Formats: sequence, C-alpha cells, structure tokens
Amino acid sequence: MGYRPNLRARAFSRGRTHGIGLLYTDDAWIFEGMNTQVVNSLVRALQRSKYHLVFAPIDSSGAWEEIVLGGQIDGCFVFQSLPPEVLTAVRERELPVALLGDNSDPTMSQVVVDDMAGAYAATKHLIGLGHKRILFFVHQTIKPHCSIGERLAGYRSAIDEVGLKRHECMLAPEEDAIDILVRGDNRPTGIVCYCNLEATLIVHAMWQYGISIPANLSIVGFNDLFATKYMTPPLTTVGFDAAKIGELGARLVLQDIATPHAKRQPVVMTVKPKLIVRGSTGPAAVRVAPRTA
Amino acid sequence: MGYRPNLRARAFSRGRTHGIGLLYTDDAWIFEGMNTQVVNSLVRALQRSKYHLVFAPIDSSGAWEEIVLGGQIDGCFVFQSLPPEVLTAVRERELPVALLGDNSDPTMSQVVVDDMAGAYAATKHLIGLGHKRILFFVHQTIKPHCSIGERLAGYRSAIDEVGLKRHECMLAPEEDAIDILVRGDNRPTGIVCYCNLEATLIVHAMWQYGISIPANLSIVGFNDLFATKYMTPPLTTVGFDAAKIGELGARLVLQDIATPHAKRQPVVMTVKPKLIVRGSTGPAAVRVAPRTA
DNA sequence: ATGAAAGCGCTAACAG
DNA sequence: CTGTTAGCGCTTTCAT
Repeated sequence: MGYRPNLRARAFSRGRTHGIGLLYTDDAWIFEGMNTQVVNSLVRALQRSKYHLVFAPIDSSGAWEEIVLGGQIDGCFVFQSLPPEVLTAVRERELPVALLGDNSDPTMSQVVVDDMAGAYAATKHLIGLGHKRILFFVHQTIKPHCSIGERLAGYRSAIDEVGLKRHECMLAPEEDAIDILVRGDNRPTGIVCYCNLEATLIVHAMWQYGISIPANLSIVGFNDLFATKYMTPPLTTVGFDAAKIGELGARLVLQDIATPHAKRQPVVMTVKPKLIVRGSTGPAAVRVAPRTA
Repeated sequence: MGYRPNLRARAFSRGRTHGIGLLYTDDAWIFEGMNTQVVNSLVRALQRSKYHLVFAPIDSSGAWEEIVLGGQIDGCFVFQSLPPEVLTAVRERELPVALLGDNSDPTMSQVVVDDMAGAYAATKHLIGLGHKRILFFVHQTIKPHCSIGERLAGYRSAIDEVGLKRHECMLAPEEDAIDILVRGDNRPTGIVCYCNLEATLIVHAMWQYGISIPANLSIVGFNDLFATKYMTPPLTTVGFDAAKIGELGARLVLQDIATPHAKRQPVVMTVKPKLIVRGSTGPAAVRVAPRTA
C-alpha cells in the first residue's frame, strides 16, 4: 500500500547505516587493473545483502575521520596499507573490518592472494622451457606492497631450487631492465614481471629494439586482463579470481557485524592464482644482436 | 574536546544523508576504460564537498528502489541509459540528478563528451594522410549508446565533406571487420574504431595476419589509456578529460541540492575531446598481400 | 544573546 | 500477542 520506510530514520533508530566503508589511499590505484574487479564484486556482494559501499579515500582533507568515527559506516574494508592512525581509529571504534591485499596485521581478518605460489609457478614455467638466465623486475612506480616481497620470494624459491643465479631489478626504472636485457653477452632470456605494467613496458621497449617475443625473450606477467590477453603477443600471466576477493571480504565483515565484538575471530582467506600460458613465453632464446632503438 | 557529532542522527534530523547515488546497469561497464576515471573523479569531487558516492547497480534485486525511494541519497548520477521506471522514480522523488554519458532526456542536467567532434577529427586525420578507403567499425559487444551515433555522424561528416565513400561495419563481430580489411583489392587502408576495444582487437588480428601497422593499415581509436599508449605501435586515439566529467557532474547535482526544486534549471555541459597522434597512423598504405593467419 | 523544548520516523521495550 | 510509549541525538524553533 505504497508505504516506504525512511532509511534515515531507521539508520538512526537502529544505529546502523548499512554502509560499509572502503578505506584506501591514492597510491592503491583501486581503479586500476584487477583492483576494479575487486571493488566491483564488493559492491555487488554488499548489495545482495542490502548493504552499500562507501568510498573513503584517505586524503589530507581528513574526511575519512568523519566517516569512520561519525558512525557513517557499520564496518569497513582496508585496501592495502593505510596510515597507522587510520588503523588505530578503526580498532578503537571496534569496527568490523577486513584487510584486502594486506597482511601486516594478523589480528584482523583478511583476504590475500597467494602471490608466492603465483611467482613460483611463473618462474618454474620459464625454467621448464630451458631458460637459465631469468630476471625478476619490479618497476619503480609500483608502491611498496606486501605482494612484492611475496612474488620475489616465489621467484627466488624456484630459482634457488634448481641452482640458477638470481637476477633482480627492484623498484627500478624500466631503463634499468632494458639495459640488462639488451646489453652484454649474458643477457637474460626470460623475465618475470611484478605485474602487467612491467610486461607492457618491456614488450613495448623490445618492440622498439627489434627483439622479438617470445623468440628472443620470454615474458611472464601478473594479472589477467583484457589488455594483457590482447597484447602482441598475448601475455603469459598469473591470473586470479578477483571477484572472489570481494565476495570473501564482504562475507567476513558482514559476519563480524552480526557478531558481538568480544566473540569476533580474525580469519584469513587465501585465493590461489594460476598460470595462464599464452604467447609471450617460449623455449630459451637463441640470441640475436639487438638493433639500436 | 573529543566530541564527535553522530552522522546518523544528523542525517535523520536534517533529512539529508550526504550520500549521492550512482545509478548504473551492468552493461555500462563503469569499471572499464575511461569510466573508472569518471567514477574516481566523482568520488573525489564529492568527498571535497563532504558527500559520498553510493553505488547503486540496477539489478533484478530491486535494491535501487530502497536507495532512491527510501531517502538513502540526496541526489544521484545516472550513468548512461537506465530502465524507464528508474528514471521515473528519480523524477517523482524530485531528486537532484545529472546524466553522465546520456543525452536522452533534455529536461535533466547532463555532461556529455563531444563525440561527433572527436570522430570528425579522427577521420579528418586519416584523410589528411591521404587515405581514401576508411572504415568505421563498432564491435558487437558494444551496447547501444548515444556515443555510437555521435561518432558515426562525425565520421560521416568528414567522409562526405571530401566526397569519399562510406564504409561502415556496425555492431559486427571483429571477423567481419577483418574480412573487409584483409580480403579483396579495394581494402580500406584506414580504420576509425568506435573505441580502444576495436583497436586492440584489430591490431591483434593484423599482427596474426602479418599486416604491419601503420605501414599497411592505419588505425585510430577512442579513449586515452595506459594500455593504448603502450600498444605496439602506440595507438593514435581520441582522448578526453574524464576527470572533468566527474567534477562537472558533481557540481551540477550539488548545485541542485542547494536549490529548491522549483527553481532548478537543466544545464548541459560538454567536454571537448582531442586527437592524440601516435604510431598507429601513417600515410596511406602501399598494399601488401596478407599472409594467411 | 542564551537556553529550553519539540520534533524528525523509526525501533524496542514494556504494559495491558 | 497486540498496542502504547520512551528514546535514539541532532536541529530548529521558540521563549526567556
């Protein structure tokens, strides 16, 4: 009979807004790559439970404080790492929370990707193709993040296992990597990239140098996206189910909302990545002299 | 002295949540391409004014009704086209609103991109390079959207202006476009793509056929993204300032919120695109026989 | 000027 | 089990 409950009054009376915050800093790039898929699944998973996502970028305006402390949200997601004062505020408010892509605080629920396993599989793939000199490369624009260490560990584990020599180029400009790939007689024939960004940059650079992929250089990346699938050549990459992260994360905080603070238990859920072999990797290269760019 | 106003109580008392809805359907792909930048700027522009974005995907759950009719939001953005009952609800609620990427209702405020000018510039660019057979291509996965017609009109206007023949391949699978590009003696030497998706697909296909770009085929796309900038070759494309769309949109609805319903005036704001010339276009091709894929 | 009080629309506790 | 009422915490109006 046309009656509509007033959601503001209900929120006031019940002490719940049915909003869940998404706390993130600029450098988390939540609107890039796989992250958008995580966010998308977050929105949908929450909507299914009659909740909505409240975006709370942490910036100098301090608007996040209003949101977190003012009772605008019933729980929140912490996207990657955050300034300590934000975590403190969340804790003191006893706000249900799930960390997304951050494992720095074992007392909080979290969902993480098994990056180590992913990088291990990627490196093993190159080793299996006969590559002996394999570079691990992280571009300088990548911000410090736990996955860097995880992926590096996976790479090292595979390399060490077969007694190869490590070649690491960490948080460096791509010029450094190109230098290593193009100069000297002992150039790497394979490269494990931190993510699709490095892969894209390197493919682009090699194209300029006339080094063909995978004939002369094999490349593995991370992240399975439209753009990587249609690179020339299509990128061999470590993919994972990003939507699952959102679903699991939503379940965690919704569960905690329904649980009195005292009986909440931090739980960590892991999503397993898998290697997707495409055209950017092949048997260890017969080397050709690079032409100058 | 540590006092925190309770936002729920304030929302109740004042009758405003400081939330602005983002109404969209699945097929609007708001987490793809330029759209993510629009959304991102929306979030930031609102936060600057102490508002927050409430994502309201229109799905079968009908959750949007609660949000729109239940007073969960003080205004909203309509992202591309929506089912008519949603628009009706928005209108009846007299909710301040701005259309984003949709010009179907002149009685509502809106911000649009001048797609016609963009496509015109793209086509003129190819004409200027001496191309005589220029194809306009929209992939089948693109959903009906006003920009398709606009871009087509821009293409036609440029083509007709110099008396060339139109070649249009609308809402077709890429196989159709490839067919046109690869078979026969009178193949197009230039192609205007609806967006970066078509450009990516075509570049990928031509790579398989051994047709080199831009030597044998020139391609112009739409959207300026990391992925298009680092394509091989880098894509000549029509770019526009997506962040501006969010800023203007936010201004429009915030303004209307501060204005009594009776005195609100629909205003349309246009953002001008510009052609970014990169490596995927060059002088009209000397044709080579395609090798079989 | 400052301070008291009514009211927003719902929920939950309580009385009948 | 149904019907009444107090109360959530702020804003705004009205009296002082």
